[in-house]
Amino acid sequence: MGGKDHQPIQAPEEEWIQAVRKKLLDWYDRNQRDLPWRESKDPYRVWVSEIMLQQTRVDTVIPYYERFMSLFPTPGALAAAKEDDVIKAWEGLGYYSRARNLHTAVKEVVETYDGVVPDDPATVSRLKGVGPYTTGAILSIAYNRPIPAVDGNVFRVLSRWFALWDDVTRTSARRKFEELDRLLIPQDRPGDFNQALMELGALICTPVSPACADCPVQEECQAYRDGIQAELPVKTKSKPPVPVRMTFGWIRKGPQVLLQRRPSEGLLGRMWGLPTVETLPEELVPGGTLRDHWAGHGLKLELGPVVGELDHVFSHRRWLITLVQGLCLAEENLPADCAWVEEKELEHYALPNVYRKAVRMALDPPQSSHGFQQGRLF
DNA sequence: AACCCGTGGTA
DNA sequence: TTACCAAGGGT
Repeated sequence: MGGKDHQPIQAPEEEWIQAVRKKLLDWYDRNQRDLPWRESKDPYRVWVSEIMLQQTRVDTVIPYYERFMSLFPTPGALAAAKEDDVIKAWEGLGYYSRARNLHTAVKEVVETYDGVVPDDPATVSRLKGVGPYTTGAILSIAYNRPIPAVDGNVFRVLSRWFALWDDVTRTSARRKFEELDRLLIPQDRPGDFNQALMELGALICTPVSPACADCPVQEECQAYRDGIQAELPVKTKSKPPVPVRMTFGWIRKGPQVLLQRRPSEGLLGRMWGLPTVETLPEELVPGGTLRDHWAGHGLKLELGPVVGELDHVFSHRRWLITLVQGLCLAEENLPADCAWVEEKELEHYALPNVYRKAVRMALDPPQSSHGFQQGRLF
């Protein structure tokens, strides 16, 4: 179309830029939140916080960050840790490949860069799990380098300030917003400026009903002048998660419960969980056998009653889960990806929340579950 | 470019 | 209940 959504950035007047910088930084100095990762500018601490904050709320991250930093206070400590311990510290945060990539990248920093996070954007951006945003965040906050860090907040704030109609979900938008950020970012306080943009987006320039009355740069906001705050930023709607029927097994052998490691690729890859099959619950009637579903695993299982149902939504998939009890009748050889675990030992395994919820349900079954048969057979 | 990868809060 | 979304990155 060639509408104004693809117009090149028109550089603002230098005087205007100076004024906006001062207003935003003054506001940030007075209103920034007291967050644990702001206690120092240690590049490692900044790095860990930025990885945890990817697609994750500040309030959710805080307790994880505190725990993670006391477990792994330095790059050396994290590099020396076992992967299972790192994943355990990440348990419940989601997007578990973030933890594995961070672990891999920190080991590389320890081995290749003597434990010092490189002060160079090209080198940092090559580390696993560090993309364009995180590169800019680490370099600007920890090393005072004037490099853009465009996240969802910055997309929102800048699209409103300058009334930009670019679809921010498209790759081309990132380059444009980074160029704009580059024009605005001050040489003396680049890290504070980037954080101020994000803080403004988090506290004032919110996605829904922004607090324009309290905004330090209201006078400079084109969207506010035009009354179009609610229309920006433009984002392509994401597809709803695809529903999938799943069955979890709560399989007992005496005091033990069966756990299974998930396949290395795909959703919850390599995480521990209850034995899981993608199947219709009708095939798993009480008294039936699960042997067909775990054929070749050397286990002979008999199904018990349905414990209950769970509805768990991931970013692109939705599991409609039936939790069934089972009994191990015979075991020839335990599959390599399976383990018998005492109930009290379950807490030592890193289980994604969907499995934690199922374990909770198995240990404390609902009294009524949509008319399903209930009670513990075994 | 399109799709994949978790979870919890909120309207 | 659905829909959106929160300091994104990998493939």
